[in-house]
Amino acid sequence: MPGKTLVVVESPAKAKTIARILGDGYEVKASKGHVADLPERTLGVDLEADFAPTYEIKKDKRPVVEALRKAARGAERVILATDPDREGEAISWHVARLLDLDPSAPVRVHFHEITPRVVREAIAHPAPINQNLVDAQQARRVLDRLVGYNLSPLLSEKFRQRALSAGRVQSVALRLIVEREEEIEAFEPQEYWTVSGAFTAGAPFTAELYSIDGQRVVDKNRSRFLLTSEAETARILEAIRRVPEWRVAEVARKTRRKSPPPPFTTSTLQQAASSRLGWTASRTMRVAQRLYEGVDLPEGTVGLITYMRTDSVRVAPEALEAVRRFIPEAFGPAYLPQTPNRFKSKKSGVQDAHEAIRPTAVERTPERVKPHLSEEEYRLYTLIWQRFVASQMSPAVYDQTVVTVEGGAYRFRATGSVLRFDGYLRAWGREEDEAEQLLPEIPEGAPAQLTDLTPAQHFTQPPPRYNDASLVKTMEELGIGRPSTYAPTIETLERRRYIERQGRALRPTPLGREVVAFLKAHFPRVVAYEFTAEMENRLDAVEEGKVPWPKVVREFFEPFTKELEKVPRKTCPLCGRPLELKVSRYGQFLGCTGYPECRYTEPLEKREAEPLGEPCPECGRELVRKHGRYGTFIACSGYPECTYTRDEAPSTGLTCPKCREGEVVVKTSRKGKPYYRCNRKACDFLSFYPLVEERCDTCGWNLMEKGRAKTRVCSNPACPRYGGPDLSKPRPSRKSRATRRAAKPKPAPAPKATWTDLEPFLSRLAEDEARLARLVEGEGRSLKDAAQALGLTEEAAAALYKRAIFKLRMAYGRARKAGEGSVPEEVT
DNA sequence: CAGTGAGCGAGCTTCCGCTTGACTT
Repeated sequence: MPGKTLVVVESPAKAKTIARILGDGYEVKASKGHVADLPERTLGVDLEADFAPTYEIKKDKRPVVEALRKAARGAERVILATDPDREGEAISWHVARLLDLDPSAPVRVHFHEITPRVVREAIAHPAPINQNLVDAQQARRVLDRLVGYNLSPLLSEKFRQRALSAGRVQSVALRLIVEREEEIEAFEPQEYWTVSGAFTAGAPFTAELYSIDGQRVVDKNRSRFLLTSEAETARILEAIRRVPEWRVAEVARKTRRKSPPPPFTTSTLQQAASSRLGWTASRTMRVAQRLYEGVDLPEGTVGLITYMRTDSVRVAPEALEAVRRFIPEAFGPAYLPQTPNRFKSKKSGVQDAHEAIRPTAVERTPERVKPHLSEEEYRLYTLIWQRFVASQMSPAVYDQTVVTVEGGAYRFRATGSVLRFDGYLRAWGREEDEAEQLLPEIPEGAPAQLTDLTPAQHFTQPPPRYNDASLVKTMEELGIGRPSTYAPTIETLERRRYIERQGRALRPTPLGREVVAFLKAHFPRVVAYEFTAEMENRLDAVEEGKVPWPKVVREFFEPFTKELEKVPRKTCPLCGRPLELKVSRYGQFLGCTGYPECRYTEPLEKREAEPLGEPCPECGRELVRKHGRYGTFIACSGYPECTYTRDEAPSTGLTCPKCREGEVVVKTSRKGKPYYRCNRKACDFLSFYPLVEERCDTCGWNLMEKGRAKTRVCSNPACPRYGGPDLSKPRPSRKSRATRRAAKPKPAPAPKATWTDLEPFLSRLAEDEARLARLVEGEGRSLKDAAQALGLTEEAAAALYKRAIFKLRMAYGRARKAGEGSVPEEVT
């Protein structure tokens, strides 16, 4: 089809809409976000060459790029219409590169709204890609990479735990949560008292003690108090009771107007869904995504809301007109303000690529679409619809009355508030804490009688823990994170076990607190609350073309490198060089930076074996408690020479009825259920019901108590009185593949390897390992002696020796298995 | 309704930001 134009946007849903608007002659395709990025596995930034980044096609976007390439080949021209912001500009730039387009040619258009008028207008005026905007994005991307990929492995190393992480956004979010917890812990509740008085002035009413001698009892910020003890309050109560005359000093009436809130952004949507529905940020976004992508209605599949990742409160003129037509019809003319309500985005960092979150058609009321929605879709759509309609309605109007009663130095105050016109609340509803209070008609200047006094004790409350809503709100205020990352960031903190949920509250774990303490001590700039704002200022300079982007990165990176160097590292016990985090196919470990000259390693999550002071029944050496994949167990400290192990399980105190040697112990199954087993490895006695002392009349084995009725049945599967499950057929085990493979060949009892057997494999070892092995095993020198000869501490030599012998045995064992005795050639 | 396990190791799992599906359980 000749003369077609390919238009590239980010979202597939948007692509559909725009395709409908542009009609024939256009093919609209979605990039589905970024298509190229820094490589995941390496830094991808050349520190020697002005931070030159290496980009590659994102793994999951290969098909997307292929489809774009194919479409571009068949098109006469290509228009890049990704979102009109910094990231969108970068996406266009990457797409241009991948499609061999000239970025300085007029290939780029910006759709600020998805309405026919605006889209057609925009597409008629393409411009070159704005390289300054792209460069700002590159600076942002590279900086985040440098921070994240340097700090994360450092944390794993420091805390000896796998897969820890740190970053410009997540670490500051974590810091907020940690510091709030510290505030709560340091909080000392302050006692204060209030006094209410029952008065009559024609009619009865209640008023609160407001001031004494002109001084407020509770100050405006609710942080300073006049009455702080019971004794003091009692004294004041006495004095108040002695006041001879009370008078209604003032009756102030005024009307108070409360304006509607703006329509939703991502952040405020998450906040409202959290407080009104109790949802997490992630759940809210998941449901919103479905509403956006489209729901099956009788008239077809329709996207019910505008895009849900936005920081703007802007509303398209068409939508504004529609809602202004809708409001008087639905609620009456009084609910429509004369002129449309206008809202300003309060933060300066707003990128305004999308509109506010609103229904795509206000006529689709929640009730009308309810039959086609799931319960949670309906609830969220209702929230979005109500908020949008409310945002263009009239203010609510309250009649407020403040009555002041005066006697001597004391003033009491009663406040009445009555909703006179509900305005936008008709759509949005009232907040729960908004209670109405009615006051009777009270004439100003009238005498009043005090009939009763009631003191009340209070304590100031610590600040509340963050929840999804308040954390997202604070992050937005600090400019940390973006609409697309608020929810994923919280999830990351949870996944790393930095925080935990307690109901809706977010609490730091001890690990989270330690990580923050470490980062504050060594990288104060990175975790400073202002860091992102400062970065954004510098990025603005890049966008204005005033500063080259590598300069901005360098300004940050140079001091950062110094901070990195100052962090104390663990040192190698063999050569003294620093250890660092390494990765093998088994996972992460600590290895010497002197590799390959020094081959020292140690496991990352090192768990010391715990001596038990009990001899091994097989070799007499001490038993230790070790940690394995499936929990703790008891093993001989002579491993690998002695392979004795047994389970650490509480004993029932009963001798095994089968072998009459071991004890029956209680073990816990993988599913957490108890079962009973002989503690001797060689014995396979097994019962799934609790054993009792009573013996079976037929065979003499112990009976067991079966089921809730505790029926006593025999535990011997061969006995006619046996009452357990069928154990004759072994169930298919769910072992890992590795274990299964290892279990298959019957392990032939290997003769103990001699030095002659082992010596041929010395070349497999590191030099120092080989020398040590030769000295001890070959020449029969003591470990102490050998350590001295090699200039090692005894401890280091012991570790090295253990490793050396093990390696030799393994190599020998493998060779035996492979060639049955013949020594194979060198394999490395 | 169970059965194990440790050591080793030298590449991979960590950043923020943009956007949707997809191995099967």
